Amino acid sequence: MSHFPNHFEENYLKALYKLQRKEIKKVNNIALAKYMELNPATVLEMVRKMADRGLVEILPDKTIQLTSQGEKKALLVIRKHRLWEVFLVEKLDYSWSEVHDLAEQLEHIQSEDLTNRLEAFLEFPAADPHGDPIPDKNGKLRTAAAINLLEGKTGKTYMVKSFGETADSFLDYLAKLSIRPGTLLRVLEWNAYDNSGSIEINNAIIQLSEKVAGNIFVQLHTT
Amino acid sequence: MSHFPNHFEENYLKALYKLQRKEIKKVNNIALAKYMELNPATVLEMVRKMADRGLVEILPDKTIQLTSQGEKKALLVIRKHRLWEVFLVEKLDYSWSEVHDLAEQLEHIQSEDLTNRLEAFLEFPAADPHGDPIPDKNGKLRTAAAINLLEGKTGKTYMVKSFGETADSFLDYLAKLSIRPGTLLRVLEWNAYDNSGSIEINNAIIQLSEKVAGNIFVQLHTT
DNA sequence: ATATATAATTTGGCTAACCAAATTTTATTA
DNA sequence: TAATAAAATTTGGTTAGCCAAATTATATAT
Ligand SMILES: [Mn+2]
Ligand SMILES: [Mn+2]
Ligand SMILES: [Mn+2]
Ligand SMILES: [Mn+2]
Repeated sequence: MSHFPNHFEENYLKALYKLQRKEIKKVNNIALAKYMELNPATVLEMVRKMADRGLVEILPDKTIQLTSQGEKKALLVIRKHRLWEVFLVEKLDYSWSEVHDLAEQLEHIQSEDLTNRLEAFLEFPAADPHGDPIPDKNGKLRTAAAINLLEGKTGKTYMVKSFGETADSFLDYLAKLSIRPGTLLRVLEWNAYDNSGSIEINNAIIQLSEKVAGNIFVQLHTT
Repeated sequence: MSHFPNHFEENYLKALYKLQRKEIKKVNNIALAKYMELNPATVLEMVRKMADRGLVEILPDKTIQLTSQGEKKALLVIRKHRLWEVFLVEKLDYSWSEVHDLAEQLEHIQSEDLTNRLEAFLEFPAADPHGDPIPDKNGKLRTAAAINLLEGKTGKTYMVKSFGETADSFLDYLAKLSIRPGTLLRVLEWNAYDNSGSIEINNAIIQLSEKVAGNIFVQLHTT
């Protein structure tokens, strides 16, 4: 009987969740192994165990996918991680750049009740010190309210959520720029003269007028 | 490379420290194994490793003894354990009877700095919720001030430390009752009528007058 | 001093999480 | 399509912490 089954499992779950969220590519065994800095044989073995436990599904094309149960568990680990980070910064005066490794230890403490009390003690923070949202006790990540792209901060990446205008001419223009819900936009600069923005999209740089940017609603995107 | 070397080692250290403190008997392999609910072969193996690491000494008569280094480490684990217990009770509103098992997990978090910040955050508590003193950052256990036996609480066990009277008649009387420094006394009841106490000593029950009890100084004894 | 109980130690084995080095698929690309 | 690259899988092996069952050594009691 192993002593720390959860510790390992939780790290695999988190890794899988992180990789999956990038949705750039399907997550395969090699990618997971690389990300976790482990040997592919090791990872394959563990992934199979987790499949038996119903946490993961191995699709016909060998893609590794979290089941809804697995995803929930992953989010509950992330919840713990982020709550502890808040604790470290808010209560123990750590700076936000120091807390990740400590949270990596604390996230494995096993007690739902403790986690919930910690959350209450911290007065239900919405996000961790890095701005990442904290899943609720059911593992639900309530999506942050979308903001106007004009409010986007220089250097940050945002995901397009919706638009504030339905005119065909507007939508056609967006289509021409390949902007649609889900598109990632990085704010490079706001130009003071006309409030237009320099935006990076798919490695290209485009200019958006104030009027256009003001009708694009986005959310902060964290890698 | 094992992932949790400290976790195991710390539990052995703590067990050894606890057993050693009873000082009833020398700690041998069997006793340690029984206390930890492990097989003697397992314990012997580990104890030898810890001897190599300089944490433990195996005396010629096979007694297992913490080295000063080992004792310090044990006390630092106990420090973490008790600080986390204070945190759980003071900040997360747990009752003192619920916190031990959680602290058993939290005591293994590795970060001296975190421990020290936690201590500061809790405003340097002298004792944990069960009244046990908290070692300082050097693993030094400052002995709690002795209290008058009259202040002893019903049900608690105290160790005799010193006396407030040197008259021969007093000391002779104590001798007759087998009370000397180191003796354990359990307060069963304080009798309101004459402030005398019913005290358990070596499985016998004796009565101590207010005058006698008032000249016995004790300290809380924790098993 | 001998029998007997207790403690210490050895031996052989288990499991979980890991790795390196094949080998076998499965994709890509020419 | 044949050659090649990449991914998946298998095989054999390691280590730490654990156990059961022998064996050997040391006490204890008669
Ligand atoms: Mn983090
Ligand atoms: Mn972790
Ligand atoms: Mn405790
Ligand atoms: Mn412990």
